[in-house]
Amino acid sequence: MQSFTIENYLKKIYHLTQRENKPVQTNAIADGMNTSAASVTDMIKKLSAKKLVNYTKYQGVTLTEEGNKKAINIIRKHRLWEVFLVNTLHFKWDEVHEIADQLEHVKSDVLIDRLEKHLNYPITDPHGDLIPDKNGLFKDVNFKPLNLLHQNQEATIVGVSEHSSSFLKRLEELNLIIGQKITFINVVDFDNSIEIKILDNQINISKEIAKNILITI
Amino acid sequence: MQSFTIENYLKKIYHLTQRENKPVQTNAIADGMNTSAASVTDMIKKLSAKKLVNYTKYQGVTLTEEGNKKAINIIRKHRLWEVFLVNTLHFKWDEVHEIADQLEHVKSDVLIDRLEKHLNYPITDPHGDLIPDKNGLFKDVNFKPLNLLHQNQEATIVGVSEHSSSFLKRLEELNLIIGQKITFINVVDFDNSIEIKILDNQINISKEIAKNILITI
DNA sequence: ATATTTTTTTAGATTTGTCTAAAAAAATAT
DNA sequence: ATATTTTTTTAGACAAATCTAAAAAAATAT
Ligand SMILES: [Mn+2]
Ligand SMILES: [Mn+2]
Ligand SMILES: [Mn+2]
Ligand SMILES: [Mn+2]
Repeated sequence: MQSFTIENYLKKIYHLTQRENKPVQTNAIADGMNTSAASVTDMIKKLSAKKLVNYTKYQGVTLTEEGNKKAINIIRKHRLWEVFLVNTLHFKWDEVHEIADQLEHVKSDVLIDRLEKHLNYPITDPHGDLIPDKNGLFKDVNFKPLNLLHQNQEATIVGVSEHSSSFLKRLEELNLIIGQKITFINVVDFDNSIEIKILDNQINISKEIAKNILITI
Repeated sequence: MQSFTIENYLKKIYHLTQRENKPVQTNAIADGMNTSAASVTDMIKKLSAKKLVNYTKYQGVTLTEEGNKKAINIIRKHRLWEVFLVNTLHFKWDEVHEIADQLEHVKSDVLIDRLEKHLNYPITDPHGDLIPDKNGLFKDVNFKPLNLLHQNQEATIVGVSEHSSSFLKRLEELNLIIGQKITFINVVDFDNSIEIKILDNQINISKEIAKNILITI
């Protein structure tokens, strides 16, 4: 019963591991899950007993192969549902995350197969995040933050690394949406903001925004 | 947390009330939910405290207006998801119930609105069960069991009152699917089985089957 | 009217996931 | 090297949903 609590822990540990490649600390999980460190310790012990994480007291956790596989599968489901919500039900990209957080826990492999087929085997979700295949494999791509471009380099927006609704809405206002072509002009010394050309206009965006936009050249 | 336990109780009480129009007994719920009578008594008290059921000890329960509304909303969601699974993802009608039992608990009114629109405002689910509208109102229809037809009456299959996979699969084998036109021939005295004409063939079906097929004239 | 059977409720436990407060360990600063 | 701060764990409790066994009430049979 209630197996989606475990699923949410695995997902959180997975994402925290991606960011920094070392054992995830109890407090980091607690923060990310809006719960207490004590609760996390309790849960870690359960996950460890189920062989879903490697755990030694005071040393943080890493996912076992089994735990990793489970986490990736949930992420796969989450992202496919997001594609469904945007492509089939016409939600906007800033409206789908919370609903997908519920849908990702529905258990039925054949459902996900059919959904994937219906969506025509998408490679990325509405935010440009890669959708792992049935075996948990991610396609190899070359996405990097917009702020790492050089003068006069052209690039195409392919994703975002921040998913808050306010950020996504702001991007839409600026036409900084997936598929959009942009040209890097220069960095403004004073505040590190960035000038870019988009749809024949030159605009200025903060470094904060720039580094959360992923592009490919 | 875990509000779908409550939702499942409400749904079960709703369905049991439909069958016999009187307070639902503890044991009936326990049977239907595969749980113990003691657990049901516990839960009934909680539902009663939340004013979702009317309860007096030893007298069974009925849904309050609030409880009824909630139950109907879950049924609405269940049936819309079943339509989605059959129409959009091409599942067969005997494959969708268990998945819909999970999907029905996803919380998002706008999701259901969009789903309903995507499905083109269906009136019935894949089993011919009516889909209540947003206000919980059911369309008024005139469905009755096939076994109540008279000699030579023509009718169209519009639903089923039994949802087991084995029953649905059997119906499909016999071409007894929704939309199919049939003609009632006669009842066989010996075993109360029924002769019908379907697609220019005459076939015999048991009374058990006949009474679980809903038709309209 | 009494006895028997069936149904329902209570009593007391258990499991899951959570909490706060206190103790222990590890990391950091002086 | 010691003291201070931060992080993590333990101890003990709680709410939700479940269980079994026993008691109580209601229904049924004689
Ligand atoms: Mn998301
Ligand atoms: Mn996403
Ligand atoms: Mn169903
Ligand atoms: Mn149905």
